[in-house]
Amino acid sequence: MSVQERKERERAARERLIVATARELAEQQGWDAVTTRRLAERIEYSQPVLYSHFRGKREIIGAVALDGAAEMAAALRAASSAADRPRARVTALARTYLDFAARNPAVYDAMFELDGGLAFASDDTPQPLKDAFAALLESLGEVAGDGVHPALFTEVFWAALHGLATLTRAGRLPAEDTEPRVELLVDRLAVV
Amino acid sequence: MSVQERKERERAARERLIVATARELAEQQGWDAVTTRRLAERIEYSQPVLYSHFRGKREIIGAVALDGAAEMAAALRAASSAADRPRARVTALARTYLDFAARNPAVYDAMFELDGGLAFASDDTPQPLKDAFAALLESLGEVAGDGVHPALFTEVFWAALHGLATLTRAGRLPAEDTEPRVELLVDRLAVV
DNA sequence: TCGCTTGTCTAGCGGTGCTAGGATCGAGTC
DNA sequence: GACTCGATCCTAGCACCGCTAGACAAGCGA
Repeated sequence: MSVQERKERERAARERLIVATARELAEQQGWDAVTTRRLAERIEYSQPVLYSHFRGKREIIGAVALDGAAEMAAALRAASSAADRPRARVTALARTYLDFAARNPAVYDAMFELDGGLAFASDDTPQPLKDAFAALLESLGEVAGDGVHPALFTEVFWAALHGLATLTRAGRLPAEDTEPRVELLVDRLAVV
Repeated sequence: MSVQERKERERAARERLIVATARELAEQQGWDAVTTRRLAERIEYSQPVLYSHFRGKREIIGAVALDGAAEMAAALRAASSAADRPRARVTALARTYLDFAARNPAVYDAMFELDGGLAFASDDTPQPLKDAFAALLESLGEVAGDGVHPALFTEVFWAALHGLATLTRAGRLPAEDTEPRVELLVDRLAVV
């Protein structure tokens, strides 16, 4: 059985290599540059190998998105646990969110802009995505205010952050005023 | 000179036909279905004709975006001028914005999700885009609150609407709670 | 050592955006 | 009214895309 185990280990390692390489390539040159040919060349295998791991390019994007979601959830939790008062927690959360989006644009796109074939807001939503939303909910729920459902508040706050992140990166909003925008958002939305 | 004028008229008409057809096709089957071949077939010309009007597919998307921006600006102004008090104006504005995005998803994508090669937030931003932002600013500036720059407030409010619009349509947010989300957003952000 | 499964690669399909170069048509001139 | 010539349009094709069928080789168990 040891032979089979070794093969499975190697296969899993190659799958991680594919996802990591796709992410790297996307961050370097954008998702348009992530073609199956280029990706195959970078991992030093032929194209069809990709299809023995993933159903298609969509699934590869989805895998990068899941990686990113786990990372983002960890970053959000780290940021909010470093602050002790609710107001500071929410501000740190917002800054961290926008920072993550700005520093990992391709991953952010995989999560929220591109079609990675993932289910959202439903029962079979993958765990990392649920967990990322949960990380938001933990810090935002406590500042929702009386009579406002924490999940609803989180959705609205999240949408605002998402809007800022995407519009800024696409050049629809000038990048320099990010900080006052965050402060305005926290001041008005959060009940502290 | 009359012959030349007629030709120019016909040329302009064909250009409008291209844009309208691209928009129609995109709304019917999504932007992925808008290929230069299909578009050419629909307007009953060959592919290269498209390239005598536009530099490429990007510019066609950009043209649809400009059309959409003008339409959206008109819709926003109509909605806010129908309400007399600031609070009602902002609510109507927000509902109209989200409604436009939901009813014209392909046009909304052309404006804010896809690359139409347009300049944003700069001096050479096309007039329709500036005007759409101006329409937002007219209603939102008056509820920015003391000491908050109207443009900054408009940007934040707009980003929130954009986030709600895109996340909802992409299935990232359940669609049924749109109305309470809008109310929460207006309640908290607008100073009335 | 042999047969066979498993894994990988080469080659190719139908599609994409875009363009070079030849055919055609019609306006202006004699 | 015939002719020239430039504008206009189309056919054909390029390089690339995601994806897959089928040939081939490597390594396992008997």
